[in-house]
Amino acid sequence: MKTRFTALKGAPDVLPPETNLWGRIENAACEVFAAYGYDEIKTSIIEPAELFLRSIGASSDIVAKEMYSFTDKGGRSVSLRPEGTASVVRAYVEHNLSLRPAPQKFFYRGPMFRYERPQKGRQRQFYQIGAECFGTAHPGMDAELIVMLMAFLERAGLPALSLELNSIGCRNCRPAFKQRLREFFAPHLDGLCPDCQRRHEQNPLRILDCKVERCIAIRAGAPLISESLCAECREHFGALLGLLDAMKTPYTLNPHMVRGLDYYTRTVFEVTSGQLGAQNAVAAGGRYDLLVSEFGGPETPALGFAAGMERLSRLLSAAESLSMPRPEVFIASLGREAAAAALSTASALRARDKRVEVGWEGSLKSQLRRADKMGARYVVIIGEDELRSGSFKWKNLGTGESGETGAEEIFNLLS
RNA sequence: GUGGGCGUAGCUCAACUGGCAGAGCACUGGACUGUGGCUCCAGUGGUUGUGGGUUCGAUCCCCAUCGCCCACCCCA
Repeated sequence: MKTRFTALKGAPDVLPPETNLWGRIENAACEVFAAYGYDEIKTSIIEPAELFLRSIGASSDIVAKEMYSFTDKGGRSVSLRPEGTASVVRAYVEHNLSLRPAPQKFFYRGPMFRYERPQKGRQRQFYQIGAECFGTAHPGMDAELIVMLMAFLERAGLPALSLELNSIGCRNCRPAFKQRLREFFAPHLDGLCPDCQRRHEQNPLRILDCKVERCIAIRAGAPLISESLCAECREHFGALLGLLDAMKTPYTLNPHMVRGLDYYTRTVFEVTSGQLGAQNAVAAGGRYDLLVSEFGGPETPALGFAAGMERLSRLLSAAESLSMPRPEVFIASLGREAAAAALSTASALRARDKRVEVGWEGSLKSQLRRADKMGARYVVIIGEDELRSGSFKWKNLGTGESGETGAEEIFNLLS
């Protein structure tokens, strides 16, 4: 009995030509990141479950209900990574990278896993490309990271996305703000949605983020974090805004943005597009000054972001229609004798990075038809006549122009 | 996890009130012995997502299940 397998729910294959688009996006990222001094770090996609629990936060939705966790054969509780930052921080601490000159800057790319119900722009296995920077608390680094992100998006072909910013304070000022929020919402508890009633205890900041209408109405008069920041946080955020202004990087302040991961401090930001449906975030990140020490490293301020490959790809493929790369030359070979000549001719062209296809079988007509369907620029015909004379017939499929060429001069076609 | 929509050929979709599963595109070949596109012809392709039920008979009605899509939630 034949069994037909299909990919797991929420783990779709990515096929050409879309994979070529992904390659372009990644190349844009690598180029831009390199100019900013970021080098690639590759970490395992499987980690101790505890790592994510301690960084993202046990009460976060990601950890509470979306992790792919299991016990391995050694009895260890492990998880597929739901995001990239925790692993990079782990590696930074594990390899004592704080002993290298600061700042240390890394980027990463690869699959992440969250057990969610798939929808437009949201999969269970999804790919992120992200960057992390360790070792400076200066707002200049916040600005640099954001400017780098925008430069990457622009080089990838995605200008004009909107950038939203906020500061959510630090361990000095946030607890007091949380308390003020609790006090503000306490009299309105009954009016809040069930989720927000739960958030009121666990993380009242998230009420600010809620999209339920009556919660939005209730929070209208809620205290703003921007008015509760300590002097240091206020100064940090102000300096960042000044730098972005100086760079003419447009942004919108969003005092209600809080982010879903517990480890953020001070700066948080999000890049969104209106064309993505409900899942509109293209990239997001922020500062996490406490996480390195939380993981047993020295107190090390740090920050980073991650961008979603599927969402970037979706935006780009909406803007341009994708097509398969076209061969420059299609070599039609006729008969057994021609195969060797076809292969060596193709190899010579390929050695010069020309994309070449060999039509190994079928009538000349069917090979020409295939060449045409692939969009080949030239067809070169190698059959008995050509083998005898040592001169290959060629044809330009766009113009219809044709001629003959010796095997050695074939490169002249492609100038 | 919750709600709604949808599952028929590789793709887009037909099939009357329950009565022989079809078309276009794509693919392969031919018309045209070794010259593509256009045209014409032919061929390949299906356990109608799966399993049950009702019925003389189910793509159609019922139940279950799986999958996809969209939204909630959450987030990249």
